Amino acid sequence: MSLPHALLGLLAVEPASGYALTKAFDESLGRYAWYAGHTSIYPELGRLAERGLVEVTAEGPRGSRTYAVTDAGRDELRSWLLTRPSEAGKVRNESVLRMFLLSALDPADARTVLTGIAADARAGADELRTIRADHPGPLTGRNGFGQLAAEFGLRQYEAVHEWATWALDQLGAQTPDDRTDAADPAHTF
Amino acid sequence: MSLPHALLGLLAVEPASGYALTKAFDESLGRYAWYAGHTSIYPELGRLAERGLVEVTAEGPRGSRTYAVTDAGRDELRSWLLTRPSEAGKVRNESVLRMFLLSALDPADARTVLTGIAADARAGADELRTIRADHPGPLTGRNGFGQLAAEFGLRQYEAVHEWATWALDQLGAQTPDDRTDAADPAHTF
DNA sequence: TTCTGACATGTCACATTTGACATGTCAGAA
DNA sequence: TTCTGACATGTCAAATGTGACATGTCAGAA
Repeated sequence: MSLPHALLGLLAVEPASGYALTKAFDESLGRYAWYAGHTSIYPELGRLAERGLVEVTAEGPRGSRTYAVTDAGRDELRSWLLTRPSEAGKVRNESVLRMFLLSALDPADARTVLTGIAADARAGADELRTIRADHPGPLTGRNGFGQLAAEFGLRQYEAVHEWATWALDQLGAQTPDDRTDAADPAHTF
Repeated sequence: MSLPHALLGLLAVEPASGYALTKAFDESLGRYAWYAGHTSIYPELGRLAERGLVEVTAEGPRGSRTYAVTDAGRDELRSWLLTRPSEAGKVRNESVLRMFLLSALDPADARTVLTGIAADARAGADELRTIRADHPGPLTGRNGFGQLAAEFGLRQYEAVHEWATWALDQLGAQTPDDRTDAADPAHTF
């Protein structure tokens, strides 16, 4: 279970409320790495506080509580990150599952789905390129997650696009949607 | 919950026993898309059989039962795959989580971990290139998952390697060994 | 002033997953 | 023959996660 370490990691960068953490999961972290809803986050913060890994450092308006990681929490996070796990962690990713299950469809259906995947990947990559251009910043600290996520996500989308293109090629198909804007430099992979 | 569809997808390609499905999850599917252990798979096969989406078509030695997808199951799978979900599915990937949490470490530690990630990614890519060279095959049918997984995984590893290289570059040219300024890790940000 | 939407935290029943435990078969090697 | 390891399936308690429901604050717009 990685949720406590995800929370520790976010709080190690900057103290935050449960609400702010929930937004971080929705935006950067949860999109590529580890999703969690507020109904898991709030109870887990309580458990981390009981274990002395985080503490409430401030209370604000609307009952908000700001949590910060303690020294013990920082030690726990650091040792978790520096210990390389022997086995690869379990993966759950519905999008990727859908991609793999294509081999169970007949080629016509597979082509339809692959075309959609390629288009989505291109759109996702374009979006992240825009975000990257608008938000430069340092790799560590409060911008770190966003930067790492954007750069990782961009390469991820590009890889998916290349993969989908390869798969379509294997199926002996053209990708009509995908070729219409091929001349636009902003859309060139 | 995607497990039933994952099973349907595997069985749509080729009838298999619970044991064989478990191995498929351990090998191709579970490495990149969706992990499940035998303790989820066997009960889920029972539920799918109750719903008439799969059926037992043969019984073999050691009590093994071969399941095959029914017409109803094939319909269910096809409509699931052809319906594009409005929201991106929830992602759980401990490896990626570890990458993102790097921004909570001081640069020296981050560099150590990133170097390991880059090395792992390179090794993974090399391994898959070897596998690909040794096992050519068609995209659909019983080899489909393996082919899709290998090609996807290869691009994934390459993307991770590029990303880790980019991140190391962002952290500066300094190597961990070169580092002489002993800043307190807890107060780096 | 009233309303809307973001802020902010929580509980609880239900579903799902995990890890430990359990059982037994069969082929091939020592 | 005995032993080992892969084959093959299962249960069950405990841990976790999900979605629905619940409550209330505060700022700014209409």
